[in-house]
Amino acid sequence: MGVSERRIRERLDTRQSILAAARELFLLKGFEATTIRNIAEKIEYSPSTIYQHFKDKNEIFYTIHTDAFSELVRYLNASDIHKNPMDQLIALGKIYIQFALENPGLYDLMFIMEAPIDFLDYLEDANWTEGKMAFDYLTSVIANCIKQGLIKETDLESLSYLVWSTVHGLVTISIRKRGLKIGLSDPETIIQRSFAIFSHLLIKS
Amino acid sequence: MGVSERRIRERLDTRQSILAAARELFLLKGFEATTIRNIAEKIEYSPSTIYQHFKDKNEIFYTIHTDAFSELVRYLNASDIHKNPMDQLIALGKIYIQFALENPGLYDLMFIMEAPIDFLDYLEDANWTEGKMAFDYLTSVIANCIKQGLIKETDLESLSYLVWSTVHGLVTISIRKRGLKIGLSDPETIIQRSFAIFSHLLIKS
DNA sequence: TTTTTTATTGAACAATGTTCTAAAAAAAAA
DNA sequence: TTTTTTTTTAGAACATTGTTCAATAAAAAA
Repeated sequence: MGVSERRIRERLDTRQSILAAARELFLLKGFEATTIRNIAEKIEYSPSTIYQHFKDKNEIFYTIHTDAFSELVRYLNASDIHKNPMDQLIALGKIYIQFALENPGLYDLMFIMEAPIDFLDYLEDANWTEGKMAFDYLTSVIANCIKQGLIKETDLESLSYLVWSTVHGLVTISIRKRGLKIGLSDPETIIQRSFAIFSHLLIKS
Repeated sequence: MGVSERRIRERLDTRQSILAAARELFLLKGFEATTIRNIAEKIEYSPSTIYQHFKDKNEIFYTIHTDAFSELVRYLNASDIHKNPMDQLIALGKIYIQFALENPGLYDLMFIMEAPIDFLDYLEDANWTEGKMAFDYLTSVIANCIKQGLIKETDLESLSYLVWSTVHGLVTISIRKRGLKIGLSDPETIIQRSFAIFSHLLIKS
């Protein structure tokens, strides 16, 4: 009797549809502005049903948060094609920026959004391995650059953190619209231009 | 008859006490988590009174936002003591980081927080000169560095944006607690260590 | 003192996240 | 097939939110 199997499958489908709807709304209107009733309406269920699948609104956030990191890691893996670690590092930065600009809502949710109160518990509990994996990957590529003498720097950890912070800062200002009114000559390309300068600084170091 | 003068003064006092209370609560609990009723209770007035001084909750946000930029500019001016523009640039970065870490709630509100819907209108209307002034100041210091041959870079605007993005990225990851679970050896000093590396990259360029 | 203006409030509104109880549907047992 | 049990779903209800508005209190002007 595949009855219970089917029921489990159906339950999972509902769960997935909740996540899909929530995600679409979060990215469209933001976390706070999205209501449980919005999500419920979108999946054609009552609000109460959502609480059968998720403890509260935060748990929906956490789930999407974790999934998003899997996607980022998938993006970053595309840098594998480069043999030269310096090329790979620069590709990594470009991909990271691309991901953020193509998925501003998702990036926001992953790195910028004010995390719910029990966010730290979630980081503790849930294996925040995806985030750590991404950072460790970056670190290993930079380590290769140093090993091959392409970058002269001893403090590997600080340099990795600097690289991450820099690309993060570049995309964050844009996503949160803080760089609009400072009179840039070409706001569309400022991120790429700045990242190019950063790359040159690294290469020449 | 100084009657109307006194009344104006009293009105301004109330307004200021609203701002002070709102600010304290915003920095303590965040914008969303702070309620109008919270603010009202703190100043011992009814919620309705607040609407006599501010159109809505967003307008309180805008006012504090503008004031905060004045404070940042005050902080940054302390870099004046350096004659060498490179020293001044590095001081500028350190002061910026210091401001952000000493006033994380304020920095959040200024640069990270999800801005209310009509934020762009506000940037348009309100002279967001403070933000632009700060950026222009940074740009002028970097221009001096280039002029004196301390930095070899032609694209001034992109470099300025890069410098801003970098320090912004450094403090943002910390403030939004996204760098906690990546296994850093010393999270307390990572910002300073990374900024030191960035400084060296600039100096050697 | 009376009138007019200003300041302040309390009640009310719709919308929010969430809970709880009852109903409906489905599955299992008889 | 009928009855019982379990699961799924919904609807009403709660406290809390930002905000409005008519009524009241206070102050100033006449």
